[in-house]
Amino acid sequence: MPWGSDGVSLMPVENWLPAVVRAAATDHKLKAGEAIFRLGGKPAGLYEVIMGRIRLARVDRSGREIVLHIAGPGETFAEASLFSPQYHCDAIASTNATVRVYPKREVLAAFDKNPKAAQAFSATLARQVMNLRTRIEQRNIRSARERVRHFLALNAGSDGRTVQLQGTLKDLAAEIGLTHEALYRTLAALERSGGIKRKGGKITLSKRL
Amino acid sequence: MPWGSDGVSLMPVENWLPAVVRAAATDHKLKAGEAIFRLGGKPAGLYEVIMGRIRLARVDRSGREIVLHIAGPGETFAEASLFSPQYHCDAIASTNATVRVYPKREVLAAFDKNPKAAQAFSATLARQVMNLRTRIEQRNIRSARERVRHFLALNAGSDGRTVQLQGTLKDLAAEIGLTHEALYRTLAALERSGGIKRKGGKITLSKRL
DNA sequence: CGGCGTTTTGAGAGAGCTCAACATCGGTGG
DNA sequence: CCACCGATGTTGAGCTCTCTCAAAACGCCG
Repeated sequence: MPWGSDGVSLMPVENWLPAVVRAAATDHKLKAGEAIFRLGGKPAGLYEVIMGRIRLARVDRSGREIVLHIAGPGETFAEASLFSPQYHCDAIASTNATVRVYPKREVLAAFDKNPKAAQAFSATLARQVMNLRTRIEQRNIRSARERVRHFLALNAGSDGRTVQLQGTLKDLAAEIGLTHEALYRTLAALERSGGIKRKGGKITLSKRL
Repeated sequence: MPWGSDGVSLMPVENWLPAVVRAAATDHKLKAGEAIFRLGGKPAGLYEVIMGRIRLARVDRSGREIVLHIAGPGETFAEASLFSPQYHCDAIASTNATVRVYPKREVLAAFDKNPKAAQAFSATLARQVMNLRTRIEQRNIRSARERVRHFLALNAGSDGRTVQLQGTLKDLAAEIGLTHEALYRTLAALERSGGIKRKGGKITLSKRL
């Protein structure tokens, strides 16, 4: 997931997880379709996606799978399960994947002994909450044009007018919840009307976008 | 958390926030429609809803209000703003309400000195992340019918077949990102086809929903 | 060169939005 | 007690917009 599930930026694990905990981590390779954990299971720790894509899902009463989230490289998941006696959903590899597990006991011990780490973890979660809320805001925008504008405005670089695309347009379409056709058409229309200019993977915004 | 809740019980503030912080709190009474804080304002602290309902929202370009969350009695909000120099959304009383403010400085000081408090706070945030992810996934569903199904499945009570509505249908429509007309029509259609039964603020699901 | 995925454009249909009218309910004041 | 009023709930009709299906040009890599 090129853009990161939080929409804007991910806080790398190295930035806040103490080295002693990172040293206790183990990696696991998974094949597509394989489960990492199941609802009701006993939480093993904090997970980080190294490679591939992991989907978090539940199965409702009628047997239908409800996808809660799809995590990509660099993302952590099962944060909440650190504080829960059971998993609250299934985690399944959507592609061949590698995940890293930071053992629950070490993570919690680090938080107990090291208020700084605990607070950094809180700040990370708080940032996630903010970013997720931003994404919800984006998903409330019906119009493809406005949704793309919203994305571009939020992802403009330091100059506030340039957006460097990180993956394919098709991936971007999935990220912002449009079909790729709708995204292509919208970008083409914006370019025709002079709202943006495209060159390679870079988009430059005009003032009057 | 009237809507979008995963049904997990709330951790009362009294259980994890040190008495010294609670002693520093102040209560504020608000009338329906009154703002507690606005986007861009300087965070005062951590908020707890004592009575009534508080909605966190932003106003988009076209002037439409986008509800990010609705907080009910016992819930805290503005947690993320503890680590931010500005509020990132508006907080507005949906009903006459009372909120309690725990001053930012005291809260952060408590986290530094008391690992248990910091950890409980992390747990609260982790749960929020879960709920927000659930809502984002819901917004990926285009069909009104499927979106309503998703909501009902995730919010069914302990029997798995009954959903107790906590506010007006109009509020629910905003919560799940539909116009109120679309929601009325969808519920009526589901009822006609035998998928659900409605009585007052309660919805009962048939197995084959 | 040949194959595969991305990018692009076209045409049609379906679904939800918008605008509109009306019913219903609860509270308020004469 | 009833008339009024505002907000919620409900249904109708038309329209716009995106999705879907389809086809073709483009770019990359073996």
